[in-house]
Amino acid sequence: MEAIESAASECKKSEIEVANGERTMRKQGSPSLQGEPPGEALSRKPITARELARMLGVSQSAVSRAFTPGASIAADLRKRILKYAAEVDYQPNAIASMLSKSRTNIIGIVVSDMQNPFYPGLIEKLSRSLQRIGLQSLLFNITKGSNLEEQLSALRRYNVDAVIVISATILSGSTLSWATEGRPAILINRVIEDTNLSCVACNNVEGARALADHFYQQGARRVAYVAGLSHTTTNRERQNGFVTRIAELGMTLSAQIEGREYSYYAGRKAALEIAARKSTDAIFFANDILAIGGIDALREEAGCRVPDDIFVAGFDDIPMAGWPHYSLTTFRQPVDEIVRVVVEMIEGDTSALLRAATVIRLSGDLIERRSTGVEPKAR
Amino acid sequence: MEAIESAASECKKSEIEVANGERTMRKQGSPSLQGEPPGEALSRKPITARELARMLGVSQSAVSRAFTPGASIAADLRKRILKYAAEVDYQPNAIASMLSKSRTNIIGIVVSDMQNPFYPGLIEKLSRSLQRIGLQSLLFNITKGSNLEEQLSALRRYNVDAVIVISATILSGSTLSWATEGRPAILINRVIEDTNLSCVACNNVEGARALADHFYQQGARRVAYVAGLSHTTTNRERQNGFVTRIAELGMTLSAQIEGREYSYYAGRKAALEIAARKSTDAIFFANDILAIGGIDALREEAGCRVPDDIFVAGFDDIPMAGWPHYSLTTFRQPVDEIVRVVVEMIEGDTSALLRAATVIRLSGDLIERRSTGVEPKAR
DNA sequence: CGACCTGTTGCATACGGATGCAAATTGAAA
DNA sequence: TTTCAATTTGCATCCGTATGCAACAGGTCG
Repeated sequence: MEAIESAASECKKSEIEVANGERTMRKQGSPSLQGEPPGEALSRKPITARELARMLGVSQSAVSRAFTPGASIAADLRKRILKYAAEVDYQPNAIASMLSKSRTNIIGIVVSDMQNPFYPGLIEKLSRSLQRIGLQSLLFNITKGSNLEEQLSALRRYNVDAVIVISATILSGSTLSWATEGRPAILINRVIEDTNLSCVACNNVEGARALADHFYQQGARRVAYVAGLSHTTTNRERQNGFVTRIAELGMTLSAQIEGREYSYYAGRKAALEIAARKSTDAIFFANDILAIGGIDALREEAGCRVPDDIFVAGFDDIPMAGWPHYSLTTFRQPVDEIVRVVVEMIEGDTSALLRAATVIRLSGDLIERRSTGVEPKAR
Repeated sequence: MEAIESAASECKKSEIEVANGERTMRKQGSPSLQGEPPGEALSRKPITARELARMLGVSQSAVSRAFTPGASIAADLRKRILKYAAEVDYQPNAIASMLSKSRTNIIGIVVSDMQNPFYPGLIEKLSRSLQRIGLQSLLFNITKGSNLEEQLSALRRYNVDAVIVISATILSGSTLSWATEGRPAILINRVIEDTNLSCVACNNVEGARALADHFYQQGARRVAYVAGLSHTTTNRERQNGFVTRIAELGMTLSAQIEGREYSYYAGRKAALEIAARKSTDAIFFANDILAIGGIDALREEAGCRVPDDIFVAGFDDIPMAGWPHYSLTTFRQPVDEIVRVVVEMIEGDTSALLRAATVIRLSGDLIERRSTGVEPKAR
């Protein structure tokens, strides 16, 4: 439990007040450091395995083995070492361990867009799952436009054990291959042909078809598609799946808006274009953020009622899609499943990932909500 | 430019189809690897400085120096080494470098909540700024509840150069001190007394007061406060600043809702409680997500018009606050400035951070929008 | 009682670069 | 031409842990 700080307490530290670029600085002296529990020297440098070993009169190897599960060491010796290690607060230096084992326990996570709420959620779950099995996440936030190879060069030098790419956009296959050279790599929600990269993705075609079916069942006949980033695989699959299915059902594709980005404002803009033509019963947006922008624009600018005048559906099922105000029908990506599969792939024989690039498709769920005229069961 | 994949292409890879837990697997053989440009052996292990040196007939030290800015080495030798290194695709092994320099160039970023859109934005900017100066971000996504020390033990073993804590909640000062032991640590938007931790925060009191003033100017006299997590410093400061200022202005505090979380639904709930009493002109929510939930609930459940019947303001200025549908008056946190200051602190003499825990307060800006009856200039 | 096997332990070295120090080279000053 | 300083370069060693190998201990079996 965290201590509740007194609400009335004034800030006692001297502060650096900054206002509009001007700043006045004052610093406070360092608070006294309390000594280590076992009266050890309060040097800032952590203790090493050798020192620990010498103190105990054993070899450094023994210490190493004590911390290595399955190593050849007597149970009582191990216990003695671990106990003493805990007392003097010794922990094996991960860096040194990486060097000798040539395994870092670090997974590189390449991201390019944290604005779409779908990604932070995914990253959060992913990094937590990885942590749970002792892997850390090194974040590579790449910026569109500037030199990608330069941005990813660190990815190579840091010897990450594997790379997970969450960026739906950017990054050509060749750049990625270069960056991950010799390392297992997994793309999430992105499929690249002709590389030795594995992919885990939602079955976008299935989802798009399910939404087309749903529109049909709800009575829509003239439907529109609003693209995200046109050339991304996710967009293409959703688009193809949707367009194909509505053709099968004999529905009319009343409009199809090309997209330059997955964003709220792009959704608004597309929705207004479609509404202006007054020939559409239902719009399928390539993802939820677009759809949410679309709903707002339809209701507030186009004067349409959703769902009374027009249906709207998205894709992903981000938290906002469930908000009562939007209550957006969407196709839920199986985030937990995606995370599970990715972690399994990494946990398993990683070298196998290199030998055979695997593509895994996961099924999602159609989530019916008010934006297509369905009264949802719960929030 | 990225190649545009043909929209009609079928997925040619064999796939692992997964539906509802059942899966069928087939793998494809690995694509042929093209050899390295300079005809080097296509072994997966990267070349080392020693090998490179031997090939060039120089010492390993020379190679190391060629890659070390400011090292004592002749310009032409350096050029020759770098040129050849580029040819054989040599890059210094970061792990080995860490071990000998005892500097990792890795910054630990501790987060606990990526749901609030404010944080992903901050993390994104932060990690990009760090990358720009050659620092990588190791993400520690801590989970409420479970053993924090265990979750943060990696933070110690990985010898990160510094720690940035973005979690507004969780984490007692003592746990943090333990985790960052001997390392510079910077808290963002959180002030902890009596530790050697530095803090960079928005001037919450100033912001809350500004919003109180704004309410007053707009004609509100009976105002309410909706707390986020009650015991967090951000909440306390905003609450105190606001309550104090409205007292100074002679306004009435018509309601004050305690909070258990910073979330959309908490905002809805609080708004409904306040609306039920029908005695409030304006509500200040501890952050934007709460406020946005509040607006939705007021409009859709309580039947109030915002801003006609009641004003609403938030804090942070997340992207959604600017959306036309919400057009939320809020106090913008100086994110860029925060990032700049944090990076400067880390870039500068980091050991100074340890000696003197510094607190920096940055000013934000009042953003007036329609939720308090102001017509904003632009989107 | 000796050969043998299993289970422990320590020794020595590897992992890949960084760096203090001394040797070597160059240039300049005397 | 000689001497001294400045600049380069290489050698050796260190960073802290992991691990192959040999040595050794204790116990079993014949």
